[in-house]
Amino acid sequence: MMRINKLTDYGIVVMTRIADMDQSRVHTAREISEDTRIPLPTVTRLLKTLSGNGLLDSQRGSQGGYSLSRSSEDISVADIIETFEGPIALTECSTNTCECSYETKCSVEEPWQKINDTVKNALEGISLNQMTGKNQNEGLLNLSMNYSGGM
Amino acid sequence: MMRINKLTDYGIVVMTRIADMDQSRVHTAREISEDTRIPLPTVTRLLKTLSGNGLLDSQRGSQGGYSLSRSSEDISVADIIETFEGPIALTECSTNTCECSYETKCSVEEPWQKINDTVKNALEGISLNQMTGKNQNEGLLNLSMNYSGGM
DNA sequence: TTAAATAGGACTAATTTGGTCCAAATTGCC
DNA sequence: GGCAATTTGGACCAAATTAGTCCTATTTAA
Repeated sequence: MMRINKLTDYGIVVMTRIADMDQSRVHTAREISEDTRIPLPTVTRLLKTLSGNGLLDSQRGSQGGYSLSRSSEDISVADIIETFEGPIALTECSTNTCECSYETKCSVEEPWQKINDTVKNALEGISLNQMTGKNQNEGLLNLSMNYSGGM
Repeated sequence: MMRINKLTDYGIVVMTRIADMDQSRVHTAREISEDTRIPLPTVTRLLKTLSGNGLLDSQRGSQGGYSLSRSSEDISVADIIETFEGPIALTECSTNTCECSYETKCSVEEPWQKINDTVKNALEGISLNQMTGKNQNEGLLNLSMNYSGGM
């Protein structure tokens, strides 16, 4: 139903959780797993992906763990989604490398680009900080308002 | 990659095609299939779904076929997506019947609602008419502009 | 040296999706 | 009345994707 993947969803949960934690130290996969109740093997994989894509810093070895690579204000929901799902593109036609098999398809390409940009902007506009409890709802309210809905 | 389903994509293509056709008569599944080059069985299924959900009117029997149930200005991309995929909801938490299994998950519920509303508004703002060749790009350009991106 | 971590990747099961097909019901026309 | 052209409804299967687990290697602090 036009969902983001479960793993992406978990990824956002995990990132939000880390953003809510003590920023002065790193956090282990085990700690995050116990905290979120997401099974350890899955959390492990999420963290690896997030760190591999530069959203988390990792420290190996004993006393190692993960921490945000930048301030939670500077990480957007779009960043996390793209980490797990690649570029935000609702249809294949929205990407540059469109090779439509059906002839009428490309007539809708241009509008789709616009639609995608809108969705992407919306997701880029939500920072991780806004997802945390700390900052509940502030600065978020104007989001759906600013979009000038119907035309 | 945060895609809408292929069938939904086809559904939009089919609807766009019908909107581009002669509105004074109905169009058969075969006609639309030949026109879009989407295989007949698939087109058949798409049309059934679209008609079942009230986006198309159908006329059975010989000389029967499908036509738009309302003006192409009054059908949105969101209407079509919801026909195939149900309510627009990027995560389960976005729906009302959220039963999160993981404890921190629901802390992000409120922000997700906002995100979804934004996406939904964007998709509701695009009419079928704007997808057709007739009306290429007019009235669509201001869409991504009006959204006040970063915050 | 050892224990505690992350890194990388392979693997499988479950779920979803795409696509096809068949039988039934409806309707116009000869 | 019967035939042909349609839509309707639902079942079905194959393919693709996703979720989740596990194993082994590497790194690092104590």
